[in-house]
Amino acid sequence: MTRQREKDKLPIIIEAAKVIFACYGFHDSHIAKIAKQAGIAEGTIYLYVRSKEELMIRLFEHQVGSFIAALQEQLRSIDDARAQIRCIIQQHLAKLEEDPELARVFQFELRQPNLTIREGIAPILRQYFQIIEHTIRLGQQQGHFDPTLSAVLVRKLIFGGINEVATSWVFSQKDYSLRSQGEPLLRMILKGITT
Amino acid sequence: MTRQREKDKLPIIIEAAKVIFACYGFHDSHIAKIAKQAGIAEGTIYLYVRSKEELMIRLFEHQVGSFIAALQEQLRSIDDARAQIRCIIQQHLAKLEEDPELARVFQFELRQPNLTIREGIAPILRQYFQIIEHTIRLGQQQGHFDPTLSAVLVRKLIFGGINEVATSWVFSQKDYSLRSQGEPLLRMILKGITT
Amino acid sequence: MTRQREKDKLPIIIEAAKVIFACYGFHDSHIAKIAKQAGIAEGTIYLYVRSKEELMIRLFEHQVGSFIAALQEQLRSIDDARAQIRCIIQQHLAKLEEDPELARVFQFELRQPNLTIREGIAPILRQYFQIIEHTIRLGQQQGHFDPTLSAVLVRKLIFGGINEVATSWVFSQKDYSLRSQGEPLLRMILKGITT
Amino acid sequence: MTRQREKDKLPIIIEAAKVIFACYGFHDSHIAKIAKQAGIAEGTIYLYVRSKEELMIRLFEHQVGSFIAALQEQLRSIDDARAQIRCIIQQHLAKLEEDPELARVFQFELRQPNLTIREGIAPILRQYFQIIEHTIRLGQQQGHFDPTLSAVLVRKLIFGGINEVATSWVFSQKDYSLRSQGEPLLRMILKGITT
DNA sequence: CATGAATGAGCATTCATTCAT
DNA sequence: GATGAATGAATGCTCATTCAT
Repeated sequence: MTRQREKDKLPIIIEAAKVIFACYGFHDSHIAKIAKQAGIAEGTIYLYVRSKEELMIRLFEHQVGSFIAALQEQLRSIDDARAQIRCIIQQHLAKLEEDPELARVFQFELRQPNLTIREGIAPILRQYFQIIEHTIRLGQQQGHFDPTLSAVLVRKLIFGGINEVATSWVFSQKDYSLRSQGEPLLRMILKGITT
Repeated sequence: MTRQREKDKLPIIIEAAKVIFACYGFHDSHIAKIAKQAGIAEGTIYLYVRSKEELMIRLFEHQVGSFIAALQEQLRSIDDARAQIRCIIQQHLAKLEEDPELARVFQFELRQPNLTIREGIAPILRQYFQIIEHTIRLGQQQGHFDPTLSAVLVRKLIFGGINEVATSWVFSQKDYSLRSQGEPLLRMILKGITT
Repeated sequence: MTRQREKDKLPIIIEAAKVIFACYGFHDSHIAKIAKQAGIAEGTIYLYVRSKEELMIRLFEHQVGSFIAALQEQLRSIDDARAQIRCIIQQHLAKLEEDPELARVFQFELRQPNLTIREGIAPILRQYFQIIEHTIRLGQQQGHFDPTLSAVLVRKLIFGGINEVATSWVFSQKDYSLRSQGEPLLRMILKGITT
Repeated sequence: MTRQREKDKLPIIIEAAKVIFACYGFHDSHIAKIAKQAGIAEGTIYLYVRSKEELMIRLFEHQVGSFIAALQEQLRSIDDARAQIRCIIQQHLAKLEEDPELARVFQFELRQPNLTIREGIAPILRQYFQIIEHTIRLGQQQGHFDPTLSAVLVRKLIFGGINEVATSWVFSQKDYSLRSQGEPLLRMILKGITT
């Protein structure tokens, strides 16, 4: 019984939550279903998480957190801001296409009326936004992007565009590649913000 | 308590639903609250609407429907597709800024996990999408927009961009004008899709 | 506008109630359905009847009342108590077979847990019971029936028997004649109570 | 408030349901009342039973089921069909007199307009009917009962008679013994069906 | 007399969370 | 730590009845 074992059910729970949230949405995802999916008792979930809301937040933290870490790792080896933008769009779409359940949860619950969830998710999302905005400012410094543009607004266009493309795909028959939308999307955006 | 005989309380109910949905989100908007807001009895709502879900759908139909009608009217007098895009973005943002409660509902519930609502809303949204796509194709015919671009993808960028800008504003302190974001957003988009 | 017209919707209402009660049972027979069946407004029913319960009672009074009146008329011309018993059983079964909707209501609601209905129905039923018991006592005086038998108990056997036969028929496919059960039933009963 | 861990509260729930159903009838027996009577929470009932209807059916199964089992045990040691009929009538009346609450429920709900309940109860009732009919056919084989009589019809007379006697008692002041009605009832019936 | 829109108390059922084991 | 039976507050919807017209 190593100490690490104590907490090793959390990933299982989060994974189960992802599957169930993706399938039913937050409100129709009952703790009983998630517990069953995880192969554990309902009460056990509450040893790792304070509430259903926190479970959703933890899921975001876990998934988006690791995505951001990997993304930053990749961006570090890219100098050109234009290439960085390409990387961001590609990785974002690839991640969702790879994990359609995550995609469903992300597109469904990104804009939660539920304040607790919204506020729990916000910091993670903000982190991602800052990465994008940072890249944009870098591009402006490099002289690639129009320096008069607001980095925040550009980020909104980029994130909004990716998001809409992803949402359409999630609700579609998925008979086309999500990734393949990245390049034409990128072209429009780059052209739109180039000096 | 006063028994009114107006015979059409639907607009009152929809207006009340908008206020309550905006404030609490769909799931925490109880029929009792909506009825109270409308100044009528709970049962009365069910004389006009089959269910809470239908109420949400009716709200969309009503609000987005009239927006679309007015928008189409305006577009008819505009020849240049670029000016049409400007009009769409401006009207969209203006509408939401004018009616912040509608804005909240729209940004909250646009992507519903609830299948009934999602499917009820879909046709109205699709109508709006087609207007945008139609304008894009017009611009391509007019030689203003890159004819190799997919009109659907361009629409996703435009709608996604508007949407993200609006969402940020809804969740913000609203200490800035939403409308004012239209012009710089438009500039990027037009530049991005120009031949 | 003759004075009699004032009350002429009651039979229509009662007839409609019979149809609906037969189809759905008392609790699932909504006033709205009955009103629709009667071709009148819901509120109109309350001009003739104080409550849904009273409607049920009125239905019993009306139907069983006229049945009893006709029965008594016939019994008056029959001297032999055995023939009277035959007449009662035959008429009872014939009435239900003639009017299957009445049969359903009668067999469903005869034993109501609802106190108001039960007490409203009781006097009518008691009247019928007394006719049967009177016939039995007559038969005992005529020397046909065992004088040591309790007339009340014999009535219970007769009414219970008829009732069970009728109930089975109501719940069956009705691919056999209810009336035809009268004669063999009668034979058993008469044999059972003969001196 | 005390959290019990008996793991099988079904008998407690059924017993409580019997009391409440007897007192108020099915429709006016609210789950809250039954839960209170059982000393448990409302939700707990639904851990054992799917719906209020099922609760009624389970009550029948439980009570009539055990009655039938005991009855069959007794009948096995009786050879003469006439004595078997006596046994059936006596046991039936004794059971209801012993447990007046069961008697009320039985007499109230035996003929349910509610289809779900009616169909749920039917198989159990049918089982009882077959026992009676089987005894009648035995008596016909033994030469005691008129072989030209339909066993089904005889059963209807017997069950109908018992039922009416029981119903009267249930609705009466109960100032007389129900059991005591068995012997005179039996005498009439036996006489009525004897060869 | 007739109407039918409006009322609002009423209720079965659900489900996140707890806690004795 | 793990369990899952028990809890009970919470809520959408129904429908008998009323009453302004």
